[in-house]
Amino acid sequence: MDLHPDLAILERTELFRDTPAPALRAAAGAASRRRVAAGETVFRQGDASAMLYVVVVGRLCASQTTPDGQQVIIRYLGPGEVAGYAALAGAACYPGSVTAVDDTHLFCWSRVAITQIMREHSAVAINAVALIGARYHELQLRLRELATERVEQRLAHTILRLVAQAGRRTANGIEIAFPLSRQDLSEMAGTTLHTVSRTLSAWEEQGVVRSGRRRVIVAAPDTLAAIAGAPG
Amino acid sequence: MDLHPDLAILERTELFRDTPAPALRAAAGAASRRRVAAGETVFRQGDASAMLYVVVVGRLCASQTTPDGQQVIIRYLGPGEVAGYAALAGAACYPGSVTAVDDTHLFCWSRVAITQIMREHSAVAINAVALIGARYHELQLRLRELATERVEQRLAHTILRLVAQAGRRTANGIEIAFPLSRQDLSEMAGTTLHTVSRTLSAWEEQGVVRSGRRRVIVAAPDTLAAIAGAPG
DNA sequence: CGGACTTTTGAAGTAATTCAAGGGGAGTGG
DNA sequence: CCACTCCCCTTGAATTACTTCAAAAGTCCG
Repeated sequence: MDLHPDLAILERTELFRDTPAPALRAAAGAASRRRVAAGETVFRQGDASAMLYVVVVGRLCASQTTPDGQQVIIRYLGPGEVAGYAALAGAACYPGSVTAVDDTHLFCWSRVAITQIMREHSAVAINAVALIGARYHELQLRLRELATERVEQRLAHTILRLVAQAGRRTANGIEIAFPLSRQDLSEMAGTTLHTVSRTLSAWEEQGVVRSGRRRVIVAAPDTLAAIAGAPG
Repeated sequence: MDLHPDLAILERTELFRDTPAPALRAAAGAASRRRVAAGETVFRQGDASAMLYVVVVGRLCASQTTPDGQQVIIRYLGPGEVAGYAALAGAACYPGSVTAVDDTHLFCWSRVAITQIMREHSAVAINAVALIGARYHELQLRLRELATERVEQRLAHTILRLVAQAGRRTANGIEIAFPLSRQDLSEMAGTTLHTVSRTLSAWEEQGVVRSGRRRVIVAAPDTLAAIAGAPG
Protein backbone atom coordinates (compact mmCIF):
# COMPACT_ATOMS: atom_id res chain seq x y z
CA MET A 1 0.00 0.00 0.00
CA ASP A 2 2.62 2.51 1.07
CA LEU A 3 4.90 3.71 -1.66
CA HIS A 4 7.37 4.91 0.91
CA PRO A 5 8.45 2.48 3.64
CA ASP A 6 9.18 5.38 6.03
CA LEU A 7 5.47 6.13 6.17
CA ALA A 8 4.76 2.61 7.38
CA ILE A 9 7.29 3.09 10.16
CA LEU A 10 6.05 6.52 11.15
CA GLU A 11 2.43 5.53 11.39
CA ARG A 12 3.38 3.05 14.10
CA THR A 13 5.15 5.60 16.30
CA GLU A 14 3.50 7.19 19.33
CA LEU A 15 3.91 10.67 17.83
CA PHE A 16 2.45 10.02 14.39
CA ARG A 17 -0.05 7.20 14.86
CA ASP A 18 -3.62 7.85 13.67
CA THR A 19 -2.45 10.95 11.90
CA PRO A 20 -3.77 11.94 8.45
CA ALA A 21 -1.65 11.09 5.41
CA PRO A 22 -0.49 14.66 4.71
CA ALA A 23 0.94 14.88 8.21
CA LEU A 24 2.81 11.61 7.74
CA ARG A 25 4.18 12.76 4.41
CA ALA A 26 5.31 16.07 5.88
CA ALA A 27 7.02 14.22 8.74
CA ALA A 28 8.72 11.75 6.41
CA GLY A 29 9.85 14.56 4.15
CA ALA A 30 11.48 16.50 6.96
CA ALA A 31 13.05 13.53 8.74
CA SER A 32 16.75 12.82 8.98
CA ARG A 33 18.29 9.57 10.10
CA ARG A 34 20.90 8.79 12.70
CA ARG A 35 22.58 5.65 13.92
CA VAL A 36 23.98 5.31 17.39
CA ALA A 37 26.08 2.38 18.59
CA ALA A 38 25.46 0.80 21.99
CA GLY A 39 27.09 2.97 24.65
CA GLU A 40 27.15 6.13 22.56
CA THR A 41 25.40 9.33 23.53
CA VAL A 42 22.50 10.82 21.55
CA PHE A 43 22.55 14.10 23.44
CA ARG A 44 23.73 15.42 26.77
CA GLN A 45 21.96 17.13 29.65
CA GLY A 46 22.17 20.88 29.14
CA ASP A 47 22.70 20.78 25.38
CA ALA A 48 20.47 23.10 23.37
CA SER A 49 17.38 21.08 22.52
CA ALA A 50 17.83 21.30 18.76
CA MET A 51 16.48 17.91 17.73
CA LEU A 52 13.60 15.58 18.35
CA TYR A 53 14.23 11.85 18.00
CA VAL A 54 12.07 8.82 17.41
CA VAL A 55 13.47 5.33 17.95
CA VAL A 56 13.09 3.09 14.91
CA VAL A 57 15.02 0.06 16.17
CA GLY A 58 17.11 -0.38 19.29
CA ARG A 59 16.88 1.02 22.77
CA LEU A 60 17.86 4.23 24.54
CA CYS A 61 18.24 5.22 28.16
CA ALA A 62 17.21 8.65 29.45
CA SER A 63 19.00 9.74 32.60
CA GLN A 64 19.65 12.78 34.73
CA THR A 65 22.82 13.63 36.58
CA THR A 66 23.02 15.65 39.80
CA PRO A 67 25.56 18.44 40.20
CA ASP A 68 27.67 16.07 42.32
CA GLY A 69 27.63 13.32 39.73
CA GLN A 70 24.95 10.92 40.93
CA GLN A 71 22.79 9.50 38.16
CA VAL A 72 19.09 8.79 38.05
CA ILE A 73 17.58 6.77 35.23
CA ILE A 74 14.35 8.35 34.08
CA ARG A 75 13.28 5.82 31.52
CA TYR A 76 14.26 3.37 28.80
CA LEU A 77 12.95 4.06 25.29
CA GLY A 78 12.06 1.41 22.73
CA PRO A 79 10.93 1.45 19.10
CA GLY A 80 8.28 4.03 18.29
CA GLU A 81 9.03 6.17 21.35
CA VAL A 82 10.15 9.78 21.46
CA ALA A 83 13.44 11.07 22.86
CA GLY A 84 14.21 14.73 23.37
CA TYR A 85 10.70 15.89 24.10
CA ALA A 86 12.23 19.21 25.18
CA ALA A 87 12.39 20.09 21.49
CA LEU A 88 8.64 19.49 21.30
CA ALA A 89 7.78 21.34 24.46
CA GLY A 90 9.82 24.41 23.66
CA ALA A 91 12.35 24.05 26.48
CA ALA A 92 15.72 25.60 25.67
CA CYS A 93 17.90 22.70 26.84
CA TYR A 94 17.57 18.98 27.29
CA PRO A 95 16.86 18.30 30.97
CA GLY A 96 18.66 14.95 30.81
CA SER A 97 21.02 12.86 28.75
CA VAL A 98 20.10 10.05 26.38
CA THR A 99 22.44 7.19 25.51
CA ALA A 100 22.01 4.00 23.53
CA VAL A 101 21.93 0.66 25.37
CA ASP A 102 21.76 -1.27 22.11
CA ASP A 103 22.73 -0.29 18.58
CA THR A 104 19.94 2.07 17.65
CA HIS A 105 18.45 3.58 14.55
CA LEU A 106 16.71 6.94 14.92
CA PHE A 107 14.61 9.35 12.92
CA CYS A 108 15.13 12.97 13.81
CA TRP A 109 13.72 16.40 13.14
CA SER A 110 14.98 19.86 13.92
CA ARG A 111 12.99 21.73 16.52
CA VAL A 112 11.86 24.19 13.85
CA ALA A 113 10.69 21.42 11.54
CA ILE A 114 8.73 19.52 14.17
CA THR A 115 7.14 22.73 15.45
CA GLN A 116 6.07 23.56 11.93
CA ILE A 117 4.57 20.08 11.51
CA MET A 118 2.64 20.43 14.76
CA ARG A 119 1.39 23.85 13.74
CA GLU A 120 0.13 22.65 10.38
CA HIS A 121 -1.14 19.27 11.54
CA SER A 122 -2.86 19.60 14.88
CA ALA A 123 -3.28 15.82 15.04
CA VAL A 124 0.46 15.55 15.60
CA ALA A 125 0.33 18.18 18.33
CA ILE A 126 -2.56 16.34 19.97
CA ASN A 127 -0.55 13.11 19.86
CA ALA A 128 2.32 14.99 21.47
CA VAL A 129 0.02 16.10 24.28
CA ALA A 130 -1.15 12.51 24.80
CA LEU A 131 2.38 11.19 24.77
CA ILE A 132 3.85 13.64 27.24
CA GLY A 133 0.72 13.26 29.34
CA ALA A 134 1.28 9.52 29.53
CA ARG A 135 4.89 10.04 30.56
CA TYR A 136 3.82 12.56 33.15
CA HIS A 137 1.39 10.10 34.59
CA GLU A 138 4.06 7.43 34.73
CA LEU A 139 6.39 9.78 36.56
CA GLN A 140 3.65 10.66 39.06
CA LEU A 141 3.38 6.98 39.81
CA ARG A 142 7.10 6.61 40.33
CA LEU A 143 7.18 9.70 42.51
CA ARG A 144 4.49 8.17 44.65
CA GLU A 145 6.36 4.89 44.87
CA LEU A 146 9.57 6.63 45.84
CA ALA A 147 7.78 8.67 48.48
CA THR A 148 5.75 5.89 50.05
CA GLU A 149 7.27 2.48 49.41
CA ARG A 150 10.13 0.42 50.74
CA VAL A 151 13.09 -0.46 48.57
CA GLU A 152 11.94 -4.02 47.94
CA GLN A 153 8.55 -2.89 46.67
CA ARG A 154 10.05 -0.17 44.53
CA LEU A 155 12.49 -2.61 42.99
CA ALA A 156 9.67 -5.03 42.25
CA HIS A 157 7.67 -2.27 40.58
CA THR A 158 10.71 -1.18 38.61
CA ILE A 159 11.35 -4.68 37.30
CA LEU A 160 7.69 -5.27 36.50
CA ARG A 161 7.64 -2.08 34.45
CA LEU A 162 10.73 -3.18 32.55
CA VAL A 163 9.14 -6.56 31.94
CA ALA A 164 6.01 -4.92 30.54
CA GLN A 165 8.11 -2.66 28.37
CA ALA A 166 10.84 -4.98 27.15
CA GLY A 167 10.02 -8.48 28.33
CA ARG A 168 10.87 -11.46 26.14
CA ARG A 169 9.57 -14.96 26.86
CA THR A 170 12.26 -17.58 27.45
CA ALA A 171 12.36 -21.11 28.83
CA ASN A 172 13.12 -19.91 32.38
CA GLY A 173 10.69 -16.98 32.46
CA ILE A 174 10.47 -13.49 31.05
CA GLU A 175 13.79 -11.88 30.30
CA ILE A 176 14.40 -8.17 30.19
CA ALA A 177 15.65 -7.79 26.66
CA PHE A 178 18.60 -5.49 27.15
CA PRO A 179 21.70 -5.38 29.36
CA LEU A 180 20.81 -4.11 32.80
CA SER A 181 23.25 -3.95 35.69
CA ARG A 182 22.55 -3.81 39.44
CA GLN A 183 23.75 -0.25 39.27
CA ASP A 184 21.18 0.57 36.58
CA LEU A 185 18.39 -0.94 38.65
CA SER A 186 19.51 1.00 41.69
CA GLU A 187 19.44 4.24 39.71
CA MET A 188 15.89 3.53 38.68
CA ALA A 189 14.59 2.41 42.05
CA GLY A 190 16.37 5.08 44.08
CA THR A 191 18.68 2.87 46.10
CA THR A 192 22.23 1.47 46.01
CA LEU A 193 23.63 -1.34 43.92
CA HIS A 194 24.37 -3.22 47.15
CA THR A 195 20.77 -3.29 48.21
CA VAL A 196 19.69 -4.32 44.72
CA SER A 197 22.21 -7.15 44.75
CA ARG A 198 21.06 -8.37 48.15
CA THR A 199 17.40 -8.19 47.16
CA LEU A 200 17.93 -10.04 43.90
CA SER A 201 19.90 -12.70 45.74
CA ALA A 202 17.03 -13.19 48.15
CA TRP A 203 14.53 -13.36 45.31
CA GLU A 204 16.74 -15.81 43.47
CA GLU A 205 16.68 -18.06 46.52
CA GLN A 206 12.89 -17.96 46.47
CA GLY A 207 12.86 -18.74 42.76
CA VAL A 208 11.27 -15.42 41.81
CA VAL A 209 14.04 -14.30 39.48
CA ARG A 210 17.13 -15.62 37.78
CA SER A 211 19.85 -13.10 37.17
CA GLY A 212 23.43 -12.72 36.17
CA ARG A 213 25.87 -10.23 34.81
CA ARG A 214 23.66 -7.47 33.41
CA ARG A 215 20.81 -9.89 32.90
CA VAL A 216 17.50 -10.26 34.69
CA ILE A 217 14.93 -12.99 34.08
CA VAL A 218 11.68 -13.00 35.98
CA ALA A 219 10.62 -16.56 36.72
CA ALA A 220 7.53 -15.76 38.81
CA PRO A 221 5.92 -12.48 37.75
CA ASP A 222 2.94 -13.12 40.04
CA THR A 223 5.11 -13.40 43.12
CA LEU A 224 6.90 -10.23 42.09
CA ALA A 225 3.57 -8.47 41.65
CA ALA A 226 2.59 -9.64 45.13
CA ILE A 227 5.81 -8.18 46.54
CA ALA A 228 5.17 -4.93 44.70
CA GLY A 229 1.62 -4.73 45.99
CA ALA A 230 2.08 -5.81 49.56
CA PRO A 231 3.00 -3.31 52.28
CA GLY A 232 5.33 -5.83 53.96
CA MET B 1 -9.56 46.97 24.32
CA ASP B 2 -11.28 43.68 24.97
CA LEU B 3 -15.01 43.71 24.68
CA HIS B 4 -15.23 40.55 26.70
CA PRO B 5 -13.41 40.45 30.04
CA ASP B 6 -13.09 36.65 29.81
CA LEU B 7 -10.73 37.07 26.89
CA ALA B 8 -8.41 39.20 28.99
CA ILE B 9 -8.33 36.47 31.61
CA LEU B 10 -7.81 33.66 29.15
CA GLU B 11 -4.93 35.27 27.36
CA ARG B 12 -2.98 35.26 30.59
CA THR B 13 -3.39 31.55 31.23
CA GLU B 14 -0.67 29.04 30.42
CA LEU B 15 -2.97 27.19 28.03
CA PHE B 16 -4.19 30.12 25.96
CA ARG B 17 -1.39 32.68 26.12
CA ASP B 18 -0.01 33.91 22.78
CA THR B 19 -2.89 32.29 21.00
CA PRO B 20 -4.67 33.95 18.05
CA ALA B 21 -7.93 35.79 18.72
CA PRO B 22 -10.19 33.17 17.13
CA ALA B 23 -8.81 30.52 19.46
CA LEU B 24 -9.44 32.75 22.48
CA ARG B 25 -12.98 33.45 21.33
CA ALA B 26 -13.65 29.75 20.77
CA ALA B 27 -12.30 29.00 24.26
CA ALA B 28 -14.33 31.75 25.89
CA GLY B 29 -17.44 30.64 24.05
CA ALA B 30 -17.16 27.05 25.21
CA ALA B 31 -16.13 27.80 28.81
CA SER B 32 -18.23 27.15 31.87
CA ARG B 33 -17.57 28.48 35.35
CA ARG B 34 -17.30 26.79 38.68
CA ARG B 35 -16.67 27.96 42.21
CA VAL B 36 -15.13 25.76 44.83
CA ALA B 37 -14.86 26.65 48.50
CA ALA B 38 -11.67 25.99 50.45
CA GLY B 39 -11.54 22.34 51.40
CA GLU B 40 -13.93 21.17 48.69
CA THR B 41 -13.00 18.69 46.00
CA VAL B 42 -12.84 19.56 42.31
CA PHE B 43 -12.52 15.96 41.19
CA ARG B 44 -11.41 12.66 42.62
CA GLN B 45 -8.73 10.17 41.60
CA GLY B 46 -10.29 7.58 39.32
CA ASP B 47 -13.21 9.74 38.17
CA ALA B 48 -13.77 9.80 34.42
CA SER B 49 -11.71 12.73 33.12
CA ALA B 50 -14.65 14.64 31.72
CA MET B 51 -13.50 18.21 32.36
CA LEU B 52 -10.48 20.41 32.02
CA TYR B 53 -10.08 23.25 34.52
CA VAL B 54 -8.16 26.51 34.56
CA VAL B 55 -7.73 28.42 37.81
CA VAL B 56 -8.94 32.01 37.61
CA VAL B 57 -8.48 32.99 41.25
CA GLY B 58 -7.61 30.89 44.29
CA ARG B 59 -5.45 27.83 44.73
CA LEU B 60 -5.81 24.09 44.25
CA CYS B 61 -3.87 21.09 45.45
CA ALA B 62 -3.28 18.03 43.25
CA SER B 63 -2.60 14.85 45.16
CA GLN B 64 -2.44 11.11 44.70
CA THR B 65 -3.50 8.45 47.15
CA THR B 66 -2.00 4.97 47.44
CA PRO B 67 -4.22 1.91 47.72
CA ASP B 68 -3.49 1.85 51.46
CA GLY B 69 -4.46 5.45 51.98
CA GLN B 70 -1.17 7.31 52.04
CA GLN B 71 -1.23 10.63 50.23
CA VAL B 72 1.36 12.31 48.07
CA ILE B 73 1.00 15.93 47.04
CA ILE B 74 1.92 16.34 43.40
CA ARG B 75 1.57 20.08 43.09
CA TYR B 76 -0.24 23.25 44.07
CA LEU B 77 -1.98 25.19 41.29
CA GLY B 78 -2.38 28.95 41.17
CA PRO B 79 -4.14 31.40 38.85
CA GLY B 80 -3.67 30.66 35.16
CA GLU B 81 -2.68 27.05 35.71
CA VAL B 82 -4.38 23.95 34.39
CA ALA B 83 -5.98 21.21 36.48
CA GLY B 84 -7.19 17.91 35.07
CA TYR B 85 -4.69 17.63 32.27
CA ALA B 86 -5.92 14.03 31.80
CA ALA B 87 -8.82 15.50 29.84
CA LEU B 88 -6.26 17.15 27.54
CA ALA B 89 -4.06 14.12 27.17
CA GLY B 90 -6.85 11.70 26.45
CA ALA B 91 -6.49 9.57 29.58
CA ALA B 92 -9.74 7.94 30.63
CA CYS B 93 -9.55 8.80 34.35
CA TYR B 94 -7.96 11.44 36.50
CA PRO B 95 -4.76 9.98 37.96
CA GLY B 96 -5.10 12.07 41.10
CA SER B 97 -7.50 14.20 43.10
CA VAL B 98 -7.72 17.97 43.13
CA THR B 99 -9.05 19.97 46.07
CA ALA B 100 -9.22 23.68 46.83
CA VAL B 101 -6.95 25.13 49.51
CA ASP B 102 -8.53 28.57 49.17
CA ASP B 103 -11.88 29.63 47.77
CA THR B 104 -11.33 29.21 44.08
CA HIS B 105 -12.91 30.33 40.85
CA LEU B 106 -12.46 28.07 37.82
CA PHE B 107 -13.10 28.03 34.12
CA CYS B 108 -13.88 24.62 32.70
CA TRP B 109 -14.38 22.83 29.43
CA SER B 110 -15.67 19.40 28.58
CA ARG B 111 -13.09 17.01 27.20
CA VAL B 112 -14.88 17.07 23.85
CA ALA B 113 -14.90 20.86 23.71
CA ILE B 114 -11.24 21.29 24.58
CA THR B 115 -10.21 18.57 22.14
CA GLN B 116 -12.16 20.32 19.42
CA ILE B 117 -10.46 23.62 20.27
CA MET B 118 -7.03 21.99 20.11
CA ARG B 119 -7.88 20.37 16.80
CA GLU B 120 -9.01 23.63 15.21
CA HIS B 121 -6.39 25.84 16.83
CA SER B 122 -3.05 24.11 16.87
CA ALA B 123 -1.56 26.99 18.88
CA VAL B 124 -3.60 25.79 21.84
CA ALA B 125 -2.39 22.22 21.36
CA ILE B 126 1.20 23.48 21.14
CA ASN B 127 0.71 25.41 24.38
CA ALA B 128 -0.63 22.23 25.94
CA VAL B 129 2.51 20.39 24.89
CA ALA B 130 4.68 23.12 26.40
CA LEU B 131 2.68 23.15 29.62
CA ILE B 132 2.70 19.41 30.22
CA GLY B 133 6.34 19.35 29.17
CA ALA B 134 7.18 21.90 31.84
CA ARG B 135 5.33 19.86 34.45
CA TYR B 136 7.11 16.75 33.32
CA HIS B 137 10.43 18.47 33.71
CA GLU B 138 9.50 19.62 37.18
CA LEU B 139 8.54 16.08 38.15
CA GLN B 140 11.83 14.73 36.81
CA LEU B 141 13.60 17.12 39.10
CA ARG B 142 11.58 16.03 42.11
CA LEU B 143 12.15 12.40 41.24
CA ARG B 144 15.86 13.04 41.21
CA GLU B 145 15.70 14.85 44.52
CA LEU B 146 13.72 12.04 46.10
CA ALA B 147 16.16 9.47 44.79
CA THR B 148 19.38 11.21 45.70
CA GLU B 149 18.89 13.74 48.50
CA ARG B 150 18.47 13.66 52.25
CA VAL B 151 15.25 14.76 53.88
CA GLU B 152 16.60 18.13 54.95
CA GLN B 153 17.68 19.02 51.42
CA ARG B 154 14.43 17.80 49.92
CA LEU B 155 12.43 19.84 52.38
CA ALA B 156 14.50 22.92 51.59
CA HIS B 157 13.90 22.41 47.87
CA THR B 158 10.21 21.89 48.46
CA ILE B 159 9.87 25.10 50.43
CA LEU B 160 11.94 27.08 47.94
CA ARG B 161 9.65 25.91 45.15
CA LEU B 162 6.59 26.97 47.10
CA VAL B 163 8.18 30.34 47.78
CA ALA B 164 8.85 30.83 44.07
CA GLN B 165 5.31 29.83 43.27
CA ALA B 166 3.31 31.49 45.98
CA GLY B 167 5.66 33.68 48.00
CA ARG B 168 4.42 36.98 49.45
CA ARG B 169 6.78 39.54 50.94
CA THR B 170 6.13 40.38 54.58
CA ALA B 171 8.01 42.19 57.33
CA ASN B 172 9.60 38.96 58.63
CA GLY B 173 10.44 37.44 55.28
CA ILE B 174 8.64 35.70 52.45
CA GLU B 175 5.45 33.98 53.44
CA ILE B 176 3.91 31.06 51.60
CA ALA B 177 0.55 32.51 50.75
CA PHE B 178 -1.74 29.64 51.60
CA PRO B 179 -2.32 27.35 54.57
CA LEU B 180 0.28 24.61 54.65
CA SER B 181 0.59 22.08 57.46
CA ARG B 182 3.58 19.95 58.47
CA GLN B 183 1.68 17.01 57.10
CA ASP B 184 1.30 18.75 53.72
CA LEU B 185 5.02 19.47 53.59
CA SER B 186 5.82 15.88 54.47
CA GLU B 187 3.56 14.63 51.68
CA MET B 188 5.44 16.82 49.24
CA ALA B 189 8.95 16.03 50.42
CA GLY B 190 8.39 12.30 50.90
CA THR B 191 8.87 12.10 54.65
CA THR B 192 6.83 12.16 57.87
CA LEU B 193 5.26 15.11 59.62
CA HIS B 194 7.49 14.38 62.62
CA THR B 195 10.66 14.84 60.65
CA VAL B 196 9.29 18.00 59.05
CA SER B 197 8.41 19.38 62.47
CA ARG B 198 11.87 18.62 63.86
CA THR B 199 13.57 20.13 60.83
CA LEU B 200 11.51 23.31 60.92
CA SER B 201 12.20 23.64 64.64
CA ALA B 202 15.92 23.41 63.97
CA TRP B 203 15.69 25.97 61.18
CA GLU B 204 13.63 28.26 63.36
CA GLU B 205 16.42 28.15 65.95
CA GLN B 206 18.91 29.20 63.27
CA GLY B 207 16.59 31.99 62.15
CA VAL B 208 16.06 30.53 58.69
CA VAL B 209 12.29 30.27 58.93
CA ARG B 210 9.41 31.37 61.10
CA SER B 211 6.46 29.05 61.22
CA GLY B 212 3.26 28.32 63.01
CA ARG B 213 -0.03 26.57 62.59
CA ARG B 214 -0.27 25.94 58.86
CA ARG B 215 1.97 28.91 58.14
CA VAL B 216 5.53 29.07 56.85
CA ILE B 217 7.61 32.22 56.48
CA VAL B 218 11.10 32.05 55.06
CA ALA B 219 13.32 34.59 56.77
CA ALA B 220 16.61 33.65 55.05
CA PRO B 221 16.03 32.30 51.55
CA ASP B 222 19.77 32.27 50.86
CA THR B 223 20.51 30.02 53.80
CA LEU B 224 17.70 27.74 52.72
CA ALA B 225 19.14 27.63 49.21
CA ALA B 226 22.51 26.72 50.70
CA ILE B 227 20.91 23.87 52.63
CA ALA B 228 19.16 22.71 49.48
CA GLY B 229 22.36 22.78 47.48
CA ALA B 230 24.79 21.33 49.94
CA PRO B 231 25.32 17.57 50.29
CA GLY B 232 25.63 17.88 54.08
C1' DC C 1 45.84 -15.31 31.15
C1' DG C 2 45.67 -10.70 32.53
C1' DG C 3 42.73 -6.92 33.64
C1' DA C 4 38.57 -4.40 33.98
C1' DC C 5 34.05 -4.48 35.26
C1' DT C 6 30.24 -6.50 37.79
C1' DT C 7 28.44 -8.84 41.58
C1' DT C 8 28.32 -10.73 46.28
C1' DT C 9 28.39 -10.65 51.12
C1' DG C 10 29.72 -9.28 55.91
C1' DA C 11 29.95 -5.78 59.43
C1' DA C 12 29.40 -1.23 61.20
C1' DG C 13 26.99 2.97 61.24
C1' DT C 14 23.11 6.19 60.81
C1' DA C 15 19.31 8.84 59.05
C1' DA C 16 14.85 8.68 59.47
C1' DT C 17 10.64 6.26 60.90
C1' DT C 18 7.75 4.60 64.33
C1' DC C 19 5.89 4.69 68.85
C1' DA C 20 4.27 7.47 72.52
C1' DA C 21 2.71 11.33 75.05
C1' DG C 22 1.80 15.99 75.84
C1' DG C 23 1.00 20.93 74.74
C1' DG C 24 -1.06 24.86 72.36
C1' DG C 25 -4.28 27.70 69.13
C1' DA C 26 -8.32 28.46 66.82
C1' DG C 27 -12.87 28.13 66.44
C1' DT C 28 -17.52 26.83 68.56
C1' DG C 29 -21.21 26.71 71.44
C1' DG C 30 -23.15 27.57 75.77
C1' DC D 1 -16.77 35.59 77.49
C1' DC D 2 -15.22 31.37 78.92
C1' DA D 3 -14.79 26.47 78.42
C1' DC D 4 -14.67 22.72 75.46
C1' DT D 5 -13.08 20.32 71.57
C1' DC D 6 -10.64 19.48 67.60
C1' DC D 7 -6.65 19.92 65.10
C1' DC D 8 -2.03 20.70 64.61
C1' DC D 9 2.41 20.82 66.36
C1' DT D 10 6.39 19.35 69.36
C1' DT D 11 9.62 16.45 71.50
C1' DG D 12 11.73 12.23 73.55
C1' DA D 13 12.98 7.35 73.10
C1' DA D 14 13.26 3.05 70.71
C1' DT D 15 13.66 0.75 66.49
C1' DT D 16 14.91 -0.32 61.82
C1' DA D 17 15.65 -0.23 56.97
C1' DC D 18 19.03 1.08 54.43
C1' DT D 19 23.53 2.97 53.45
C1' DT D 20 28.35 3.02 53.84
C1' DC D 21 32.65 0.77 54.31
C1' DA D 22 35.40 -3.07 53.08
C1' DA D 23 37.00 -7.00 50.80
C1' DA D 24 36.68 -10.82 47.85
C1' DA D 25 34.89 -13.63 44.16
C1' DG D 26 32.99 -14.07 39.46
C1' DT D 27 32.70 -13.19 34.60
C1' DC D 28 33.66 -11.52 30.21
C1' DC D 29 36.98 -9.89 26.71
C1' DG D 30 40.88 -9.25 24.27
